[in-house]
Amino acid sequence: MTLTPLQQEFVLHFGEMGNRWGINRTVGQIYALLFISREALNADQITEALSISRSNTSMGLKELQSWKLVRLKHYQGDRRDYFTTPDDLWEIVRTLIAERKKREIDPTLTKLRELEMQGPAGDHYAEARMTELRELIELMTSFYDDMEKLETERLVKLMTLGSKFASLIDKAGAVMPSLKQRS
Amino acid sequence: MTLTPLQQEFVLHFGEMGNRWGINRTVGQIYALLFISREALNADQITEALSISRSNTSMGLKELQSWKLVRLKHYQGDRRDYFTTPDDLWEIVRTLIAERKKREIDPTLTKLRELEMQGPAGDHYAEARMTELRELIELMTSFYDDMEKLETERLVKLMTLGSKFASLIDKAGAVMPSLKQRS
DNA sequence: TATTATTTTCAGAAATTTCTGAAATATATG
DNA sequence: CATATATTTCAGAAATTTCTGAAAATAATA
Repeated sequence: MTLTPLQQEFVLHFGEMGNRWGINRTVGQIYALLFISREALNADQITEALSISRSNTSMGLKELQSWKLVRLKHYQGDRRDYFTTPDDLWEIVRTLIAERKKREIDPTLTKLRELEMQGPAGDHYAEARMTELRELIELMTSFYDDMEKLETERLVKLMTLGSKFASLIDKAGAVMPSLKQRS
Repeated sequence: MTLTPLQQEFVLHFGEMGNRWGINRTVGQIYALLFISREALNADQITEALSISRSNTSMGLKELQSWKLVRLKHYQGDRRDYFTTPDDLWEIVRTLIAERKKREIDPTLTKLRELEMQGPAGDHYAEARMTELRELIELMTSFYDDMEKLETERLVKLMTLGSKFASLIDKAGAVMPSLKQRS
C-alpha cells in the first residue's frame, strides 16, 4: 500500500488536526486513510501505508472503535479484521458530535449537579454562576437531543433555510416563560 | 486568596476537562477561577489561588486572551492587569464556539479547497470523498453563520421549541434542490 | 535618570503522551 | 496437539507538552 500524493497530503493534514481534536496524530491519520479508501483495510495495510508500528496501529484502531467511528468487515477465507468508515458522512458527523458531547460536556453537567447537591456553601456568586452554567448546558443538551432525532433530510433542510431561519423562529408559538433568557 | 471547597472542586474539574478541550490544565483552571469570581483578579491572585508559578499564570492568561475568553480591567491607582470573564454566559459560549470552529474546522476547509484546486489526480474515490466532506463542512458552516447572527432571545426560543421543532422545518418553503442531501 | 513594580520570555526540568519492539495472548488450521 | 496466523498488551524509549525559575523587557514613579 503506497499512498498517492493526494492521499498522502490528506492523511498528513488529519494527523496534524488530530491534536486539536483531542485525538493523537496516528488516530487522525488512520481515520483519514480509512475515510478515503474505497475498500476496507486491515491493520497491516494501515501500518504499511502510514509507516508506523503494528502495535501503534492496533492501539489507534482500538481508540477509533471506542469512538464508534469505524466499522469491522470480514472476507471469506481471510480471518483478519478489515476496517472502514461508514459510507454516510452524516452518520460519521452524528457519531463524532455524540461522542464529543459525551466526553466534553456530560462530565461537566454531572459535576455541576453533584456540586449543587452538596447544598449551599454560602458562596453566593460562585453558586449562581454554576447554576447558570448548568441551566445553559441543559438547554443546549435538550436542543441537541431534538436535532439528533431529525432525519438527515430535515436536518439538511434546516441548514439551508438561510434568511428564512430567523423569521421561522418568530412564527413558532410562545415558549414556556420559565425557560426564557435571564437578564 | 484561598479557595472555598466548592471553588476548589470546580476549578480542579475544569483543569481536568482542559485536556479534552484542547487547552491545558492550568488554562482550564484559570478560566474556571475567573468564571466563578465576582471580582476581577490579577495575575498574582491567580498564581496564589492555584498554587502555580507566576510565569505559568502569565502564559495561561496569554492563551486565554488568544481565545478572546477574558476581559481586562483596571482600577484607579493600580497599574496591574485584572482579568474577568464576560458576565453574559451566552457571549462566552459564542466565543468558544467561534474559536473552536476557527481552529478545528476552518483549516480543514481550507486544505480541502486547496487539494481540489490542484485538479483531478485520477483518484476518483478519494476525490469524491473529499468533495463530499467539503460540501458538508460548507453547509454546516453556513448554518453556523445563520445561528451566529441570531440574538440570544431567538436562540433560546429556538432551543426550547422541543417537539414543535421538526414540524416547523416542514412548514418552511422548499429549498434549492442543488443543496439537497446526496443519496 | 535611577528605582520600583509588573509582565513576559525562555532555557531547561518535570510531567505526560505517544510510539515501538518484544512478548503474551488468542484463534484457526493441518 | 503442534504450528501458523492475527491481534493485543505493555515496559520502556522517544517525542512532546507543560511548568518553573531566573533573567529580560516594559512601564510607571520618584
